[in-house]
Amino acid sequence: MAPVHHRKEVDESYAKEKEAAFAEFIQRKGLKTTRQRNTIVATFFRMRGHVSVEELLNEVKKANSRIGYATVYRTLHLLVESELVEERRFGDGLARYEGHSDVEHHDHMICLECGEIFEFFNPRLEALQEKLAEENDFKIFRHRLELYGACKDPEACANRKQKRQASAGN
Amino acid sequence: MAPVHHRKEVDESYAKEKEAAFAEFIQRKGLKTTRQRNTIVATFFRMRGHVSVEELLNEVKKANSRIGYATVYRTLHLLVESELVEERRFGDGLARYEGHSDVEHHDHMICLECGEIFEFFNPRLEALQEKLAEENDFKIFRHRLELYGACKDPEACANRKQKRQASAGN
DNA sequence: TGGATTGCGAAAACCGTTTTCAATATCCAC
DNA sequence: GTGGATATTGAAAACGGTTTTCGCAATCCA
Repeated sequence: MAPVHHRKEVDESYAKEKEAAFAEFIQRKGLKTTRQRNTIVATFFRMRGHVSVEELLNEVKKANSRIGYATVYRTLHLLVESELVEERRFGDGLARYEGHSDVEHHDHMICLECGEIFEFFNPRLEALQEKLAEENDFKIFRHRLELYGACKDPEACANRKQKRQASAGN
Repeated sequence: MAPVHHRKEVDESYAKEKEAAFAEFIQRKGLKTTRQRNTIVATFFRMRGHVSVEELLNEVKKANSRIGYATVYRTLHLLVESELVEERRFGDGLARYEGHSDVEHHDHMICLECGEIFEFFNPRLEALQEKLAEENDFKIFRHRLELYGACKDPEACANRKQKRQASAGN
């Protein structure tokens, strides 16, 4: 019932595991292993939260400044295809990418003040959706639930907001 | 508990009422009453469902072929600002506009086969969301719930799909 | 009815994303 | 290893939906 926040610490073993899984996917698809893809994937799995393309590119450029948008976009598509990553859109017009959490499925609460995105999961909510679909002769393949609002801890919220604004002027 | 479909018939009185409300809004804002805006608004409130800009423009052009995208976009923004219309995005990358239904708030089931968008509302669902937010010290301003899947009535679905494809080659 | 002001339409700009294309890197067969 | 077929890269152009610009037209208040 408690919210499932994204990982507090991104440990090496997690990133390594994901990198290996991606390498396996690349091989399975008969694609080539490249320096750029490795850099992008390694960078992605060492970031946390819901990463935008720009945020990722900024990080990636620290390792290899010659990598551009095109390759980042292409690699993200591969990550999504490999099912190691999910694409999300929260209505601000840009795609965000999320490495799978420990939980299979979850929904989101988005604070409009500090921009923080919280994850949560509740089985009753899922069951109720299924029930409603059933009643209307509808079969659910996937769903999306987003709660937009404000976190109630003003201190933490203000801190995050400040941090966000600082890193925006990058 | 039954789904709230959009109006089956768009009656004159409904459209007239909305047009009057828009006229009042325009006046209140000190804006000018124009032929084009009237045409667009009148057309919009005589269409049903979740209307895309292109669909609306197509209809509008039947009344006045000189009206272009810019004015339709601008008028839709005014409609949203007037709170007579809500903007929705269902992840196919284009905005859809919805005149308020009889129900204040509702969620959506979207059939990925025929494209039909059903509306529904369930108080238990709303209450559960509030409860979950509460538990996580979060205050909900608004939410979005979309169930993507398939309608279970294959005939109706096929009909709608065909109809949609026919009107696409417009 | 004049004239300040707002709105219009066409075209250009925008913005996030995708594609193109020539140059480069990968990797399998030898 | 090396060659060579093939995949990948990066820069720039294209894209698609939306917004803005700009010169002209319409509105509406005094």
